[in-house]
Amino acid sequence: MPVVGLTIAEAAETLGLTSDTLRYYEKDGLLLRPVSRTSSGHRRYDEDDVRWIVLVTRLRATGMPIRDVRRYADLVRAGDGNELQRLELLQAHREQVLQQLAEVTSHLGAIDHKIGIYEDRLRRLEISA
Amino acid sequence: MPVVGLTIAEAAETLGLTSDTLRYYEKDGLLLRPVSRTSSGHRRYDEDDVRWIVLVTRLRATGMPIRDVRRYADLVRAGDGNELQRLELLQAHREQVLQQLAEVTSHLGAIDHKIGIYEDRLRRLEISA
DNA sequence: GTCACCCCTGAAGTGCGCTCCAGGTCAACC
DNA sequence: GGTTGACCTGGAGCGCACTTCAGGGGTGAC
Repeated sequence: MPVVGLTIAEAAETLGLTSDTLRYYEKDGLLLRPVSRTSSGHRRYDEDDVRWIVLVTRLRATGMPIRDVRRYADLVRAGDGNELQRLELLQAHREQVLQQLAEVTSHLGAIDHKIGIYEDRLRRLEISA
Repeated sequence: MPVVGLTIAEAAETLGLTSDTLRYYEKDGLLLRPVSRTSSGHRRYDEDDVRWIVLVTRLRATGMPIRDVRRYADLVRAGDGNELQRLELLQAHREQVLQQLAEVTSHLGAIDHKIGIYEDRLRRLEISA
């Protein structure tokens, strides 16, 4: 029996997640298929598993809700023929992310301005001290 | 008795929040002082209140946790003498936001790449159809 | 063979940030 | 003076995304 793939702890380490999160994602339908198991029932993550979960973490890290990641996984799992739906889902997400980036950037500008004011005030206090 | 300031509903409308959220922020110590009241106990938001809450929404919209907003409000409420602490809090937040922006942007790049692949695939299907 | 360690499951718990609810007050309008 | 509607309070409830727990294997090192 060849040793193939990563244990859950190794996969978690590789992906920057916890083992608990990996089990949770699997149970919640975010993976394309159940992760394969050793004879004793322990999970083994192969390259495809890891590649897919990297995508999942990217979607999550850009703010896609779990339920949308699951919808995307459902589409991919369904196989060929729904590429347009997948594309639309990703494009909609992209628009959301861009809007979010613009909003955060603009708010950050205002906060930066406030930081500048404090810096000035403190510089002046320093000089007059 | 002059009519001064906005009702909670008006303030909520102006700020893009709900009345419930405004009450919650006040109860949770995010405001600099209790909002003033009419003789019948209804809140009235003046310009200073609104200005402060705009800042709160900016901090929140850039991902600052409620508890940190409260810490910042505590510092401002304490008055002069802690400008350095306020500055440090804002600067730390700024760094977090920049890091977050960079991370999201990078993940978005990978997602864009995937979108490009689907677009190509669909274009080819269209042509061959 | 026993100890330590990693893994398994289903289910309950947690932290965050609101959001909703019940029951009540008040002012204005018909 | 009755009804409407905006507001009040304390407290419960909710959705999300995990995280922890209880109870139970399997396996390799000594």
